[in-house]
Amino acid sequence: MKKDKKMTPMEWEIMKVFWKNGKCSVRDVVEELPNEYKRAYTTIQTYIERLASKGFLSKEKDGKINFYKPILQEQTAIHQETVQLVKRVFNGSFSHLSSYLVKSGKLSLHEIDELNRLIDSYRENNNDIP
Amino acid sequence: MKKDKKMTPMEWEIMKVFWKNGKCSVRDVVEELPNEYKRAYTTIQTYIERLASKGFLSKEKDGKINFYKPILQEQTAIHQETVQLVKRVFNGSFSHLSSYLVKSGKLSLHEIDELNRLIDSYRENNNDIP
DNA sequence: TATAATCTACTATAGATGTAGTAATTGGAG
DNA sequence: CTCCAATTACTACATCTATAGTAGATTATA
Repeated sequence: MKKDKKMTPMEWEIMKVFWKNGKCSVRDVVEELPNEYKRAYTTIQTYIERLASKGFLSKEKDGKINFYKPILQEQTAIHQETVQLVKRVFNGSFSHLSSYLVKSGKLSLHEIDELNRLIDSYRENNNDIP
Repeated sequence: MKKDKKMTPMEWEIMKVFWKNGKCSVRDVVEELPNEYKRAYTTIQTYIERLASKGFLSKEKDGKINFYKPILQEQTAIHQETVQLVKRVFNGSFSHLSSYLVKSGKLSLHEIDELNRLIDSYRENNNDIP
């Protein structure tokens, strides 16, 4: 139904502010953005307007000020991005991605332990998955 | 040093042909592309030229025909894409991504088992990772 | 050798993205 | 009520992306 428009890194950064803080004005976002993403006020305004017209943010006026709220959920966005990566890069296979991760040397022993524990508890509670 | 230019989904699809087949002409690529990615001959030509000018492909003429070869390695590309996703979406943490994967319900029990085995063998051979 | 098919080089154009300036408006300070 | 600082709405523009057409060169063929 809805075509799933892509977000650029800058748009992601802006959405993160909304996911963290909920309803925000342009000014709020300008102030919350980390240093690498500082831009002119009107630049941020443009990004936010575009996000709103993509349907990712809602817009409502309170006095003279526009406030925006996230419509797109963080979890949904994360999921979509991951699915896209997996499709594009790992031939649609999530398990390719996971084994890549393990082999990549990007996880510490500690993290691998955690992953193991996670897998175990996941298996215990979900003997019904595919 | 080199700025790491992003590839679009279509560009990925074309690079895949090169990674699979090595040296190819435009015609070769046109014929190898899966159905969802069929485009006009000259469209593919344009994409390939762009990939070459981004430095991802090399170009050499053989008779009247241009042949291109992959310069960018598949493993490098996969790695870069994954790193970018992790940065953007998982706050730079690979272990966030892995636990997301396990929790996402996208892996079958069988795949989880495989992952577990992978982790085990990985741990045995690498008691020296961070 | 004239012709058809193929290929390259070049051009085109609409839409998205990155970035920001300017003009107009308005709520709040005095 | 007037003026200002902040804010919005609108405009701008260069670059990148998606897509493809056309003109001219070249090769194979009849």
